[in-house]
Order: sequence, then C-alpha cells, then structure tokens
Amino acid sequence: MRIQRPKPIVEQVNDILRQQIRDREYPPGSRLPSESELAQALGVSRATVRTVLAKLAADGLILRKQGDGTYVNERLDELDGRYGGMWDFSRLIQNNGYQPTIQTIAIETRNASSREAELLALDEDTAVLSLTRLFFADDKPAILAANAIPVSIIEAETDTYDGQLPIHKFLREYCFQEIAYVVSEIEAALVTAKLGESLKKEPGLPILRLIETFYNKNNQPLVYGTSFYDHTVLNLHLVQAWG
Amino acid sequence: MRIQRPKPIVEQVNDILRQQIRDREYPPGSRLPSESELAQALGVSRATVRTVLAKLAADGLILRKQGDGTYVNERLDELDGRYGGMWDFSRLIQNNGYQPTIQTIAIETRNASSREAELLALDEDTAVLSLTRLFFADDKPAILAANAIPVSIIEAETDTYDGQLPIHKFLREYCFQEIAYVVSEIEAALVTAKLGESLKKEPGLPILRLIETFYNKNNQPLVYGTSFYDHTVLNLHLVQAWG
DNA sequence: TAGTGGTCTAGACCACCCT
DNA sequence: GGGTGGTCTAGACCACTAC
Repeated sequence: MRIQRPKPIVEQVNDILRQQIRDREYPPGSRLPSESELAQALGVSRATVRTVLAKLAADGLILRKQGDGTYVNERLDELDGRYGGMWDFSRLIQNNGYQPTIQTIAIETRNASSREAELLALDEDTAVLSLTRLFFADDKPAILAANAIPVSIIEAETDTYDGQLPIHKFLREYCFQEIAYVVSEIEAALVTAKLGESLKKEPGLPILRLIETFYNKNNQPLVYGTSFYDHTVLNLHLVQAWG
Repeated sequence: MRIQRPKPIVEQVNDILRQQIRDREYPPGSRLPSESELAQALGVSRATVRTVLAKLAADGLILRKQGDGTYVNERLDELDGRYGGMWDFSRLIQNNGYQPTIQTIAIETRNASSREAELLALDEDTAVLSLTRLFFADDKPAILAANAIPVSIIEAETDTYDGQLPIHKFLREYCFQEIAYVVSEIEAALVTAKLGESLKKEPGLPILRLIETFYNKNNQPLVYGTSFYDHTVLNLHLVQAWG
C-alpha cells in the first residue's frame, strides 16, 4: 500500500492501520511499531501518525502506554459491532456479523406533528417527508425506524426516493446536506400490538426506543427520527475511552 | 486566567475555553476568535489550540466551518447532561441540573456469579466486592447500580469503603488502578417488584438496563456492573460529532 | 540507560468562504 | 484578495517504563 496525495494523508494512514489490524497483521495483544518507525515506514511525519493513533485509541482499538509502547486491544472482536454512529443501521447490522436487509414500509409526504415541528424548528403542519423502514439482520427484524425530513430542504427534482439509502446518504443525495452532529435520546418502551407485528415480538415486551435529531454545521435540524431497536436481536454496544 | 507550566498546556487551554463558553463569554451562536488569534492571546502555538478545538468540536460544543470560522453551538443547553462517561452517575445527575445523593444499599464480599466470573476473567466462585447503590436526582430515585470488583485487585488495607465515591475514584483509592476504557451494553427491561420498590416505580413498566465492564490499559477487567436507569427521571442523551 | 509515548513549537502550504 | 480552518512537516524536550 502506498501513500498518495489526493486523499488526506491522515485518512490514508488511518485506513492502512485499521486494515492491518483487521487483517491480523498486528494481532490482538501484539505491540505496534513505535511512532517514529511507523512515520518513517509510511513516509509521513510523526505528528500525522499520532493523529491517527489518537483516533484508534479513542475507539478502543489500541492501548497506548507511555514508556512502553502501543498495543492492539486483545478484546478486539468484542468491540466490533459497537455503536459508532447510529445513522447507518445497515452498517451496524453488518458489523454485528449479520446480513442487512431494508424493507421500506412507507415513503410519504404529510404534515409535521407538533413534536416534529418543534425539534425540526418548523411551523406546525409544515410538510415533511416521512420515511418508515424495517431493518432485518439475517432476515430477523431488528429495527423499525421512522424519519421525518422537512420538505423545504429537499433540493433534488424527483419524486422517487431510494429507500435503501442510509440517512446520511439520503441527505447528501436529495438535499445536498452533510450531517455535522447527532443528538440521541435512549429510552425503554413496551412493544405495542402494531409494533409487535412488524418486529415479530410479543406485545408488552420491553424494547429500546431511540429518538434522534440530525443537524448540519449551521445548526439546522435535518432529520427527526424515532427508532425501535430490538436488543435481543442486535446488541447495542458502546465503547468509550477514558479522557 | 494565565497559562502555567505544571499542568499540560492543552488541558489548561481546554479548561479556559470551556469555562468561557459556559460563562457565555462566547455566547451560543457567536463566533470564536480565529485559531491564530487564540494562540497569540493565550501565548501557545496554533497546533495546541487546534488540539483543544478538535475536542470541543467532537463534544458538539462548537461547530467549525472552513473558510469561515468557529462558532459556539446554539443548542448548547440541550447538550448539557449528556452521556459522557457513565462511570460517574453523580456528575451525570448534576449536569442534568439535579442535586445528586447516593444511598449505599450494600457493600459486601461474596462469590462471583458465573456471568461476573466470565466477564471479569475470574474462576467461578472467586470472591468479589459487591457494591449496590441507589442514586437520587433531587430526592427522586433515578439509578440503581450494582458493581462487582474482584477482591484480588484491592490493595488498600481497610475494611471500610467510602460508598459515595464514583467508580473511577473508588478504583484509584482502593485498587490503585486507572480506567482505560469501558464497554457498555444497553438493554430494555421490565421493572420487577423488588426493583420497583427501590426506584419507586410500578412493576411492569419499561426501564433501561446498562451492563458495563471497565478495563485498565493492560486489558484487565476491573469492574463489572449492572445498572437500572429510569429515563423518566433522567434523560439518557448521547451527542456524536460526524467523523 | 535507551527507547517509548506525551507535549509543544514554528512555520509552511492548501482549500474554502466571504466581500 | 484576505482571512479562515485544514493539512502536514521537522524537530525539540519531557515523562515514563523496561531492561
């Protein structure tokens, strides 16, 4: 693998190291070359290497010990499939080792509910595009996701939307918008009769409810969504590095 | 405020900027001075300033726009009290605007359950210190937390433990251990009769269950814990920056 | 004591946005 | 054009750990 200029060097180094760790070129528990060695081997500065290693450490992939060295996390496999941006359920399912499938329940334009209007900073009864989808993990229903997008931000001149797109790609494709950050709220709820039908679960069982709002860099709300997440099918993992 | 040498400069700059944002010295929506100006004003290099700004952006406090400037997030208040390391429930409660109180239900030594033994990498029936506590937000019970610590890692020569300490301080105080990272699993459960008594909730209502394992830099498990989190008392927020 | 990661600097050039 | 954040470099010194 060679460093090329077009793509940011940090990104390339990031890709290379993640690949090498995933391929067990540096097996779990092993020590990585020192920062200086990596820098020289890749032909980049030590600062660039450090930027990447800091990110890998934040994700829990490596553990750094001053005066000793950098080690690949032995529990690497348990960290796969962790929550790393819930805006792409397909990828989440895939990382958990399942084959993702998306069933589009409904794509329709309707008026915003008061809750949606509030969080999307719209006047009530403004039109939103409502997108309801069911995500399968190996043919087992895992997540029912309903998203509302203000019609006002849709720029593309089309009436047919690709229901298979993850939200961030949907926004890029049809709204020319990029997500800057997401605020998620996690709650526990009970399976209702209607919900149980979709997710093939008994009504009355507990289920996770995720309420998410996506913003761009101008702090403009782009999407408001409610998702029901069956943790018995798909674990909801978080990994946090200290500091 | 002045820069001093002893504490890492990055930390000091971090503290200063967070303070200024919290104090509305830079109000929500306003533009921060440029990186160069901040660097000069604080007497540090631009690289140092950038390290701090990157962290603030990752936490969602500021939004950075190339060719334009750096802006304080207008929705700052909504971001307070977010999940930022659940190893300190007291701080979480405080950040949500409540007065935290801790009631120690039990501190006892017992044999590890099979699940605990597995995740703490112990032989079954090895002794663990079990710490059960109830966290109140303004006198309303919010979180019931049960933690198990292998007796083998306890170094302090005492039999009286301070039940008010957050886990990371407990580990530092009695085990001389530092947390490197945490793996959390989030599930939905139902309130049982016994649980309902502690949390003052009707049995059968949905509740969040957090299952967490804390590791040090040697990948040694330090604590295994199960917590029941009443989201109707305390919102469980996550903020994630893109990228 | 040698080597590692941790911290910090000074300066260069680029991509982008505004006016 | 002028200023902003984004990227990258080369090199210095420090703190810590293993040997």
